[in-house]
Amino acid sequence: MKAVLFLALHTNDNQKWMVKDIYSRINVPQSYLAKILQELSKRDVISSSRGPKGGFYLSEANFDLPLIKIVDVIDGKQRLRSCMLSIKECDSDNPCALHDLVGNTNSEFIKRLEQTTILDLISDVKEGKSVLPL
Amino acid sequence: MKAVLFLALHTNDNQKWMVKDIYSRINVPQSYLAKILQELSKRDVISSSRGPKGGFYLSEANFDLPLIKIVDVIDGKQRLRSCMLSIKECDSDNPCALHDLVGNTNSEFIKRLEQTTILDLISDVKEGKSVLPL
DNA sequence: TCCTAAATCTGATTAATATCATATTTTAGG
DNA sequence: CCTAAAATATGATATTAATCAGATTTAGGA
Repeated sequence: MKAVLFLALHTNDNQKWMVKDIYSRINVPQSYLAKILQELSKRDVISSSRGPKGGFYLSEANFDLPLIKIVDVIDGKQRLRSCMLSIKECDSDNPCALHDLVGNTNSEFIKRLEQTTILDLISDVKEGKSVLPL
Repeated sequence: MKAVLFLALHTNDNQKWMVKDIYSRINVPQSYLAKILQELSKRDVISSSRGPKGGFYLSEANFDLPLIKIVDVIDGKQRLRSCMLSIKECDSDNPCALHDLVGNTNSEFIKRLEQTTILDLISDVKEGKSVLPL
């Protein structure tokens, strides 16, 4: 998430970012960042190009992706969506003891991740409404 | 959480529960359950007595504990309460890019964990409003 | 008082995740 | 077409969390 937001904030038409120039700026270990970015790239959350002048960046399409996409790619779709007591048959018809307590607030959270795009977030940052890492 | 809810539902004045009689009923590995219950007991979330006729159970006081206590003991207080981007200075005055998106829904979640007691949850179960494990 | 059944304590093992290292592929530029 | 710079792929190591095993303490009952 930090890496994507970093790219969102610093990508421009003629600049791509290499792992070695990002990791220290967002306090993430270099090798771990590399693996994460490669995964995100493979799953089309971010973009990349190889070779000299290459690096990671966000395409127009990437900017419009909802944040949930990042979460789903990194953590898997079930992480946010499965029963907190890991009960298989848990749903609104057959709610576990925690279903309602967790459910409302959790689905609200998911909804926000679905409705908010990367672009939305960095717009806030650029308008000074929020701040980013380091 | 599953174990505590199990105890809440099955504790009565003259019955205590041993690890070996619980673990298979809630689908949790025996050794792991033992360690968890011991930790919960040490931190006064649940009660226990040693020796023959001993076991784990909930005292009156335990029943009135808010769910947040379980989470805090097992996961540590920071787990639910620290910045999602792990930014040290992140707060409402200096919000990170995700602060508002996460914050509202997260503090609502925490509030519910603080306001709901173990007793509340199992009352629902006993009234048939929700179901429990297996 | 002794035996046994239980939790407790401690350290070891296993599994999962994070991190590292390095060889391979791709591509811009000479 | 060659070279160097970048991502990519793959496997190894390190760290953390989950699980196991066994020795120790406590308490009930004969």
